[in-house]
Formats: sequence, C-alpha cells, structure tokens
Amino acid sequence: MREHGMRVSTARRLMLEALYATEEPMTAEQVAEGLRDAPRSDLASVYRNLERLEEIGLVRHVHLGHGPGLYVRAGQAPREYLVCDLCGRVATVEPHELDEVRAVIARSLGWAARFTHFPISGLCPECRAKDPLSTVERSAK
Amino acid sequence: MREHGMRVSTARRLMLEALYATEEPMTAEQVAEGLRDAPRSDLASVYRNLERLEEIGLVRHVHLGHGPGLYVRAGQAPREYLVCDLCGRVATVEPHELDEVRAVIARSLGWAARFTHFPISGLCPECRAKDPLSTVERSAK
DNA sequence: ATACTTGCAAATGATTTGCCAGTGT
DNA sequence: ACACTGGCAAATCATTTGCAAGTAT
Repeated sequence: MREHGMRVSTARRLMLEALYATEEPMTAEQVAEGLRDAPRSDLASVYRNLERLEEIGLVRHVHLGHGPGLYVRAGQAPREYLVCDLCGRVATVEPHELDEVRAVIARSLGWAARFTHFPISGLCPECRAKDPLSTVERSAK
Repeated sequence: MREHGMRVSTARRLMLEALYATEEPMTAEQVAEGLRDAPRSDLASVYRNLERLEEIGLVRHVHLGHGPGLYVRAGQAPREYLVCDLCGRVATVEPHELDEVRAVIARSLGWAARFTHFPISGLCPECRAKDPLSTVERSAK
C-alpha cells in the first residue's frame, strides 16, 4: 500500500485480514464485520477502502446475481465463477479449467474472456437434467 | 397477456411498443419515456409491469455493467452479449455464434451456458491488442 | 360490479459524498 | 505539523411496497 502513498491503518489491515482469510467473495457489510471490535466501523469507510484497495490490486469484486457486489482478495490466478439461473448455485473454478473455453472464445470471437467479474451463467448440471427444455427466462434472484 | 389473467392497459401496450421497437437493451427509465405522452407515467408502475411482462416471457433483462438493469424484448433466440472490461464496449451476437463455446462448456463443465443475462466479459479485440499483458483488475464502470 | 392496475408517497437497499475531527508518518 | 483517514450525517440511485383511487372486462 505504502508504495501507492496510502497509509497503513488498522481499519485497512483488518479489512485485508478478513478478505484474505478466505477465498469466499463477501459483501461490503461482511467485510465491515471484521472491524466490529475496532473502536468503530463505518460502511462508508469500508466502501472507500475497498475502492482504494481495488485500485492498487489487492482486492477485486464480482457480481454473482442480483444482490450487492461481492469482494474478494485479488491474486495472481483469480478464481472464476459460474452461477445457475435456476437454483442460484455458484460454482468456483480454477482459471485453468476454463482454458479451453477461453481458447474457443479467442479463436471464434477474438475476445479474451475472463469470468472473474461476471460469471458464466446458465444451468448447472442438476437443473439442466431436471428441467425439460427450460426456456429459462426466469432468473433466480 | 390475456392468457395470464393480465389486462391489456395502454401503459403496458406502450411499454411493449418501446421495447419491441428495438433490439437495444434499455433502462426502466427509458422504457418509461415511452409513456411520457400518456396521462402520466410512473417508474413504480413501469417496474411492476416489467416484472409481470418478464414473468410471462415477453421481456427479459440483462446486466451489462455497473449501471441499472437493462430490459429487452424477449424472443425465441435471444441475443447474447460481450462487454469489454477496459473500454466498456458492448458486443451483441446471435446465439449460434456461441454454439461452439456452449458446446465446450457443456462438455468440460457440464453446464448449459447462456450469455443473455450476464455477458461474457473480458477484453475486446482492440483492447486486447493495445494492452500489454493487462492484469486487468480495473473494470470500466 | 369486481378484480386488476395505476399514481403517489414513502420505504428499502446499496453505495457515494461532504465535512470535520482524528491519526499515521 | 501535514496530509491522509475515519466517523457521522445526509445525499443519491435503483428498485420495491402500501394504499386508495381509477379502469379494463
């Protein structure tokens, strides 16, 4: 952080601790809970800090559905996501599992796809099996 | 609509006219503008109706970035989207253009992917070329 | 006539901004 | 000391809900 002219405050330290303690994406609110012991916490500051930490590449965020944005620790090979439009299930995969998918997209469309910010959405294997031909226009909130 | 016990009001007719006049996804606010001539309009009603129309399959919605949700007319073969994390560009493709991508995802992961609700996000051909190795953690708002 | 619809006001949920006091360096 | 931070209150944006009055059928 220091390299970016940022100070190392307890709040920021605690936030990073919370975020780096797991791979699970969490809401700003959940990150704030990591500060509940500290003198005081405040969502506004948490949002401000999440933004700063994201700018310097220590944190990133994902949109996995209709809820609030989710924050995750950033890393060299960030995990990628899939969400089921029917049951809402979220699957997490290591980037290499999508190498082939990325290759096909690159070849056929010329885009360098990443599913770290928006997930691959569709039907998970279970719902796919259960549901008939599923027009699937209803999305699991 | 009638088949679903819904009444055919002018508001709804106008909303559908606005939505079916283009393939472009639009915000609830933009849909509401289609009613500006009518006696009065109201965003609350527009949202209520968009929800109903979505339930009966005449409308669907997409999330293409950080902004508000976008509504589009629903159809047999709904278009699918790609958005660039850097320049924000949105590309629209016909479903068949993604058949191979879908096939690979189905084979390797077992999911039936659709990019009608969440786009494929990543780097468009241009940004991909310009940007070096782009860690790309900053996403175009 | 009845039930579905709408406008309007107000509530929610998520996130942002302004401002001044607090504190790393 | 000085500039960056944090708390608090209030503003904003997108969307939802309650309710009484309006209107398709």
